[in-house]
Amino acid sequence: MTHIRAPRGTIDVFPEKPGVWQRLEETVRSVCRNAGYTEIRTPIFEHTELFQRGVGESTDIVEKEMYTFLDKGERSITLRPEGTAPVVRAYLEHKMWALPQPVKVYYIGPMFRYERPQMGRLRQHTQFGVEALGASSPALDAEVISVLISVYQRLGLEGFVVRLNSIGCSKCRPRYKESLMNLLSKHTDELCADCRRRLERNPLRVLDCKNERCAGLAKKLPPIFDYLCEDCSRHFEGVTECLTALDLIYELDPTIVRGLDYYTKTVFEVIHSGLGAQDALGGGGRYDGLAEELGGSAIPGVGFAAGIERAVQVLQDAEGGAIGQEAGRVNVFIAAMGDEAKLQALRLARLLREQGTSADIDYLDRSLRAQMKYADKQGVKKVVIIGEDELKGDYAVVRDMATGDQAQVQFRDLVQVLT
RNA sequence: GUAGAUGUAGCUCAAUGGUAAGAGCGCUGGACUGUGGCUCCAGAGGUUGCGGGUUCGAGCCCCGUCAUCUACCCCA
Repeated sequence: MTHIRAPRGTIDVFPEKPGVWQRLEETVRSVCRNAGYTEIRTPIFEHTELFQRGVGESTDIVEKEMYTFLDKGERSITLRPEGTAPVVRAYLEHKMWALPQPVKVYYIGPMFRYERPQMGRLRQHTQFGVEALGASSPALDAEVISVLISVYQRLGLEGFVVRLNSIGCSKCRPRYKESLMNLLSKHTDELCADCRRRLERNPLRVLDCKNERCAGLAKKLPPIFDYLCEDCSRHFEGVTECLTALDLIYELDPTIVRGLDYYTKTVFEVIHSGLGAQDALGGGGRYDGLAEELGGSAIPGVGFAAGIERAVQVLQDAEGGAIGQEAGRVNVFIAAMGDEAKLQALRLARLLREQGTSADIDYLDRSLRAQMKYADKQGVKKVVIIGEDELKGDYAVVRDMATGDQAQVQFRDLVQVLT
């Protein structure tokens, strides 16, 4: 019999790590709550069509990375590869336009993409994100960015960089694309094979190609700022104005274009050099056309998604893994010798737990010495010792593990002394 | 989908094609009959990822496969 292992590209998060995960999740919840975002939980699977229409038929995600299957009712179902389309679907489905606008929500949960695993890339990974729907103010774009930054700042994370760009809207982007195509088609022989393909489908992607010659060529291309329409241009200025007012530092980066079709106007990424080739901690932008694409009316929206595993990695690297330990699993260990004393220990443990003190006992019939050793390794603060003498005298010995001080305590006073 | 590297004990790693695959850490027990940390001793723990092949003989060489890591691609 061969062992069953976790599927490729998945991980177990166990003993050392949950502490970091919990801290991260609590920070996300707290920061979001303070900014007026409430939690939304959407299904982990959706109709495949949601992502085909929302994320875009020609994107890599939809084209080759989705976990799609037919359920027993012959419906095409897909494990969600991202969080924005489901949230917009929920907004439309529950007619949240009838609520006071904007509707601001956050989520934390697993996403699935069938990719080759590598550093910072899994087939199941966890994202936290926010979506703010129903307002097109540039101040909201800035708020979303500031929420993401606040999460990292509250965690004490350093060394991340915010990159910002605008990719225009359905009015002005086509003009830019067209001129890129015109300019680049004169140099097709200098482009890499991938970019030659991109030229037809989405010339914007040539801008963020890592190939040296392509990148060199991309530098000579006019920035999109020259092509933005009046509306997009003003919006972008508004965003930068707000970010400056918030004292947030960012870099303008015309090469960030994002790989999902729904983005309009503002796009941004937060990157960190400690992550390897997949250097984005998180990213997002505005998606004013998405609701319409999903059959709703024109509802503007802006949001981000960020990777929990990547943040955990950076945090652990920075803090040497020390934060991983959940300090002292329990406060009190009850060491007992003899059957009668073990029953007493069992009762006492339950009593302490009910009073809010964590407590544990031995389940391996170990010697007192071994029980002490175990208690020490668990990092408990106090050990209660119960043996025949104690039972006779109706007391227990309480030992302080840090100082080594011991005292006899009457059974009826035990709970009070230990809580 | 492509490329390179790597798979030996729970972990980190040894072992020229040649005996019965070892060490450190960790785990369990003992020295210390009812008291942790230090020290010493002992024990448990392996289908050398899996399947073929070459060879008198394979952990080591060859082929395949699976997995991990890294990179391309793309993204969180």
